[in-house]
Amino acid sequence: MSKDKPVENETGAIGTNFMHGLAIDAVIFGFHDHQLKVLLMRYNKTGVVALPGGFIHKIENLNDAANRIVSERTGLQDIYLEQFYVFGDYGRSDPQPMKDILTANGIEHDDDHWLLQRFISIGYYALVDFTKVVPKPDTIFDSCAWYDLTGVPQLMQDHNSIIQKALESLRNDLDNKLIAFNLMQEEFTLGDLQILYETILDKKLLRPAFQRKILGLGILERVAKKWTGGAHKAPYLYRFSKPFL
Amino acid sequence: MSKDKPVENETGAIGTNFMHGLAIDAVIFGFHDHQLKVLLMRYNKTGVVALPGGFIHKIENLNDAANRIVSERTGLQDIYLEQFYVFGDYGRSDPQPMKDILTANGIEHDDDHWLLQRFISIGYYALVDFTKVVPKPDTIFDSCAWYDLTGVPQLMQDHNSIIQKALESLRNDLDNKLIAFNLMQEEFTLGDLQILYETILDKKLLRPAFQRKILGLGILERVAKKWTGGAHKAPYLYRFSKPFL
DNA sequence: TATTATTGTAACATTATGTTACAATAAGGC
DNA sequence: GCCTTATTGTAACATAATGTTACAATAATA
Repeated sequence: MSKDKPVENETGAIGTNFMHGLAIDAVIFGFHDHQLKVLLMRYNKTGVVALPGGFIHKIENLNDAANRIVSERTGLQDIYLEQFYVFGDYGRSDPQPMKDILTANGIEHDDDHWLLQRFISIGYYALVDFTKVVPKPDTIFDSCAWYDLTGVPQLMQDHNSIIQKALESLRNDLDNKLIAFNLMQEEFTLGDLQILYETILDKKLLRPAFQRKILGLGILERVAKKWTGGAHKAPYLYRFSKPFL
Repeated sequence: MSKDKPVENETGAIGTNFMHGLAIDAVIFGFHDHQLKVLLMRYNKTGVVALPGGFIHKIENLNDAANRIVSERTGLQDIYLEQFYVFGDYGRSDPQPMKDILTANGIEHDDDHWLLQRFISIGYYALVDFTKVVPKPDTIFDSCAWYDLTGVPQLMQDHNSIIQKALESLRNDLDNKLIAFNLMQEEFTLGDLQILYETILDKKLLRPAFQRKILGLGILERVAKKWTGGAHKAPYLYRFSKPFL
């Protein structure tokens, strides 16, 4: 089919064997301590904060690239990913932050280096189990950490609006696609799940209706033991039933 | 911002001032005679049929490009467009049909011409008033015509699955986004509208429930005159009320 | 003028969702 | 140990949305 051979994983340097003008930006959602979190990259020298992202190898499927990119930042496999929008306005990229970073990394570049040209960004959102993630910086950004969704700082380029759009998509998908559990640990109480829903949708839900609806889906199974620790009746623990996963 | 000047509309030839590796494919839906239709391009010499598509100027917004592309094929302005998915598998493009077309158009090319390389395609669907469209071929395909959705032939590359995905998106959006009227003429009966819904969703709906729901949305207004022509009670004509449009 | 097909809408049935209420109970304080 | 507290599981009822049946109204045709 092609004369090219598969490219090795280019973790040590900014490779050149990528499609130009195209990038993937990932909004990686986690949930912890009653808060939605996003994983963000920071270039400490200039303080630039950005979404984790990456490029597409010339012989790599788009979804595979998204998987690889999120995998590299989280250390996880089999990640729930949803492609939600393409950000393609001319002028959305300010080349200056990238220029600074290239300079700081000692990478030779003139003004028409492909990394400084216009990019069209394909937005993916990922839902991960916060407790399982081991954030890893990349070659460009020297830190990688969780931020409360409500406390996201000013980001590079249009990344703030990418997060906004990802959140909207997540809200829409929540009822249709039954994906919230990707943000939970294996076992949880209905109360936990309700708090997650309330946090994502940013509104209070009535407990009886929520429980009836969720249990009515028939995708949860009770675990033998109950949760204990609170000064009140112990709630059941649930997990998602095997045939559903 | 940039030294480049805006590019003239390149209708006479396949220009070079486009982003490489990126394309837009448009699924243009119409509705006529109780059938959903899609506008398709055909290269008569080899019989290749494909979705209308195009490229993105280096200084053009993505949505503007989609608008331009659909505008050029339909002759319409202010088109309802929805970006629905990006098709980015490696190996989705078979370069041969394009090679034949370039040759037939007398365009010099070797095997690594950018038009023969891998493309990532951004899928848009458009909803248009069938009766208003004047299909126009482009420089590559010498015919442009409506096809019944149920009678779409084998298309170039993965265009059949692009149509499939567009249809799924349209079905999902139908209830949420209230967009069906983009496929109707200005005035129509509730019966017409119901047939459209039934055709899109591919299932029968019960008339009283459908009418109650649609009228309950409060976005229709009755037109003074009624429709006549059938040997039965004349139905009211409706149009979408101004404040809604 | 009767027939036919289809419309507009009422009425009722069923299901889904919103809301109130209350007994059950794990942990902590006394 | 026993009472208090907070929260759970679930029943019961209220309201809203949707599914279904029924029927009078009427434009064209014979």
